[in-house]
Amino acid sequence: MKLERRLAWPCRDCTVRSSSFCGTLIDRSSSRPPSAQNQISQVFLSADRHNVIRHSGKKYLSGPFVLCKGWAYRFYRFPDGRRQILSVLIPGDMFSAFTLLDPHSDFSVQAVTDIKVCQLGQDDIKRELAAEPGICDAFGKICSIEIDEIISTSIDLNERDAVKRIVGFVQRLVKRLSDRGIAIRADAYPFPLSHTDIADATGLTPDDVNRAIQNLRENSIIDISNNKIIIIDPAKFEKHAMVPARE
Amino acid sequence: MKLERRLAWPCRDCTVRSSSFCGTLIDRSSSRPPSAQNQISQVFLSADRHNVIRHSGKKYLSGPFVLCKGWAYRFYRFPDGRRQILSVLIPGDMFSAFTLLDPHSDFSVQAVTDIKVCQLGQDDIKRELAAEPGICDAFGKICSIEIDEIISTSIDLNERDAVKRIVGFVQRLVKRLSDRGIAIRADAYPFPLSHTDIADATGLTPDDVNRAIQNLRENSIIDISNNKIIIIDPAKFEKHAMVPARE
DNA sequence: CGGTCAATTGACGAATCTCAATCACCGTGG
DNA sequence: CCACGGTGATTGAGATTCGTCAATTGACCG
Repeated sequence: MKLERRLAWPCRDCTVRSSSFCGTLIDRSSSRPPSAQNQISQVFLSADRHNVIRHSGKKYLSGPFVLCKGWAYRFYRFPDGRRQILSVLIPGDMFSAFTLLDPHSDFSVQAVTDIKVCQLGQDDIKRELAAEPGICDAFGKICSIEIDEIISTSIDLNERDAVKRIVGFVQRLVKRLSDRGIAIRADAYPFPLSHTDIADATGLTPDDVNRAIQNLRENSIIDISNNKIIIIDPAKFEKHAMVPARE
Repeated sequence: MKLERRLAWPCRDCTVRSSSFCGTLIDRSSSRPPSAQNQISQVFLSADRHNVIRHSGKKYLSGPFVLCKGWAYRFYRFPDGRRQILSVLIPGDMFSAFTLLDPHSDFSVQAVTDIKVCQLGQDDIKRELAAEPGICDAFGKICSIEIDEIISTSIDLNERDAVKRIVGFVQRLVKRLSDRGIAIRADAYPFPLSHTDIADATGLTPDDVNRAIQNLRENSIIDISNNKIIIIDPAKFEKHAMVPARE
């Protein structure tokens, strides 16, 4: 992994600055008079697609990171070789917010595309959290999104039907892309994940992911191919969701 | 649900006081000179077994709670009537720690046995978190345990084998019981969950839970019956775990 | 002594996994 | 420029596991 120790590099031109936690962090703390006291230390790194940039159990890259550019995912690997993808990371995502609550949190991270990441100073963030209530609220929000993602994944895995698992997974991902302004058109988004990736996230086999995606394509709901997803029928797509009912 | 608004009631004799977050909270804040400034407001409530004491989507019982006595679980209900149990609550558990980070977090809670719960003042806890670093660390720890539980559940649901799902679920539960000193003997713990409860937590049918439990009993690994669990062969029990490997 | 609920069991069908083979694409090296 | 090798997508057939359904049993309660 290449290391580029530049202090104020790409944030100026960051496309997700306004919609990510790290944007809030940087903009808030720079709204006060700059001093040594409110700098957030940043180290920028880049990695090629398919590289594992963080291995669970190894501490050489600790602390909170932000994905600046490209796609990646957090995952666990099992003794038998299978993986469980915990969350797909898109530009602006922190991995993981919980690192701040629990320094021992443990997972691997692999690049899907070529990526650029930024390591943030853990103590600097904690200082800002204590000093700025607005940042504290923003932190609570990204924690809540992360928990929601895990719980929803849990619920999807419980849901037996392969097609619905994939629809749920894709829906949450598309919503996050949309919230962060990452889109090709109103109904089309980048989608660099392979069938194997989707399989590891949904607990299916790549074979079945393929069959389910074809099913969705034949039924004119969504089309995932050529590194992008097209929402053919938004109404049908929404309806396929498995939402918990109010008790 | 009956309401018993007594201020310093059962905490004096609480059996899990030393091993729970709320014990830490109460003991820490009372180590300072008592004043109106560092009281934690408490409201005690009791409910009968099988009662739903909190409905997702309804706000009449908001804020963080602690389960003082008995068993319960947090869950979602689906439109088709099935439930997903998010976590089993045992005495000393807070539901949920994340309520503090995300006031909109939303779930239902149902009593398994007759229970007693305690509603804590949200603002009081936040005040203590800011004032006492020790409490802040303890809070990070229970958050981390809660996240771990959700992630492990997710991983178990990905695991296709019914027996292993149940072993994973039971293992984590037994570890939490053990950590909190809730045991009948060294190898036996209370276990008031029905097969249906286990099914809703593991994503199986009650039928299959039954078959899996019998399998485990016939293989002399664990025996779940009569509201208790006996670890027949701790070594075999441990080995059945599905632990993520180090990458 | 009915009535309800949970546990149990068996038979059957449906969904998914496994395995194997083929195809399509892409970057590499000759 | 093209053959080659690797990866991912695709497809088919068969095995396995789990869910569904129906019926029985046993425990507990009023």
